[in-house]
Amino acid sequence: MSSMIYESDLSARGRIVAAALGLFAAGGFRATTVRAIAAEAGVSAGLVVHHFGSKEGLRRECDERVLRFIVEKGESDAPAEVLAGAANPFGPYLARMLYETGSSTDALFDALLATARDAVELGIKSGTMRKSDDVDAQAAALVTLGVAPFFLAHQLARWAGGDALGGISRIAEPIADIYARGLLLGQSRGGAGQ
Amino acid sequence: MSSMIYESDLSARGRIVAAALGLFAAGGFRATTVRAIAAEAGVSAGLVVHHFGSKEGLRRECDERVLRFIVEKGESDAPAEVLAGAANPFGPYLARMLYETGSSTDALFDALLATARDAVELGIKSGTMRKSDDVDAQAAALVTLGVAPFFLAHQLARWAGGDALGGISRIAEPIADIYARGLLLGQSRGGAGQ
DNA sequence: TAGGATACTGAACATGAGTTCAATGATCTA
DNA sequence: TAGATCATTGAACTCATGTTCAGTATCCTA
Repeated sequence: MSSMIYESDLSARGRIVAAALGLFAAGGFRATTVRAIAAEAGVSAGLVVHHFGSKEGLRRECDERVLRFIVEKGESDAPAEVLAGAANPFGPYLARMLYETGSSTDALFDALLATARDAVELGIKSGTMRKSDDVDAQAAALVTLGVAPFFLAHQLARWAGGDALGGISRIAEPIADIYARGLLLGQSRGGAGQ
Repeated sequence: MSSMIYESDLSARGRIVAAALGLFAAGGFRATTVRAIAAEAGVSAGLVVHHFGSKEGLRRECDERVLRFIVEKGESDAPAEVLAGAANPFGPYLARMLYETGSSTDALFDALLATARDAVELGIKSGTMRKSDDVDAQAAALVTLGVAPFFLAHQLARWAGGDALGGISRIAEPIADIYARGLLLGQSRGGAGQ
């Protein structure tokens, strides 16, 4: 639908990847048919499998493309920037793909985790982030909460009156507030579990 | 797989619902086949459609069952208890079903939202929760963050060394900490967006 | 007990979707 | 330019899966 992420036009192979990236993000891997991808890219279904071996192969290519984006960005930018930059264009894709398990997606999650861990360590060291007993767990929590809105994109869109981006941006403020100041008041430290 | 949620044994109809509840929670709606449900319940595939009309009908039944659980519990217990009680046995199911859009699932999300809103209002009134400009958005954020760990159950399980519950419980602590005290330090109020 | 409704099965049917394949067109190379 | 490699298509194949259906057993009711 309309403009696709990455590459402006390019070869048929490039168009297929772009179409897959968009359709996977919109509807998930399983729900997206090879024929739909082919149609979106303006090619035949046979060509898709010719280039990528199988639908799963195409998924691997897409995953690697997103992974490379994160890794390369991680070599130059600050971890927090990387996470924000990955969530921005690839948020829906990441949510869909991390949900529907697939071997190639594991690397994606690990990359996000590593980046988040860097961000947490840097944040603690520089004093902008609260110190934690379990840095790994904190990083995992960060990733989990970070992609959460994209999981519920459909429901949030309905809640916000049909606008997909509107729902996510509307809950962004209270979420940011929770990050900044917490949600619960009172001195009780225990009992908040579960 | 072993003991199922709700109803101990019961009729074939009850076993089908129990099996569906479990398999939908484990693998999602689309990925779960009618034959798998039938096998789990020890009946034929034909019986499933005989009782529920279609796979979609069975889903509706499951959704309504979970919805009823939440609503009924909401009439007696405190909202916060309801949310915790719903997340406990039905967390994986809710995550899967809210993700894969279906008309009957909309009611589920709305019920969660309403309950969360009650919880927020009560929390603010009783002084245990920070006041918010947009109570609805805060409720939506609460639901979103609440089910988030279940979306990533698979990845978190891998991260925690294969144990599904282990992963979720391990990030529960940093998440609870974020709720209690926030994550970010410093006086800057802006710039945390995105 | 007779009869109908309901529960239930196993096989068959229809369809959607991933994949294969032979054939054609395009492009590059010696 | 001739041959070869690659890109591309459209139809056909295969398989999984939701659904239908005719038939059988079980149970309730009058």
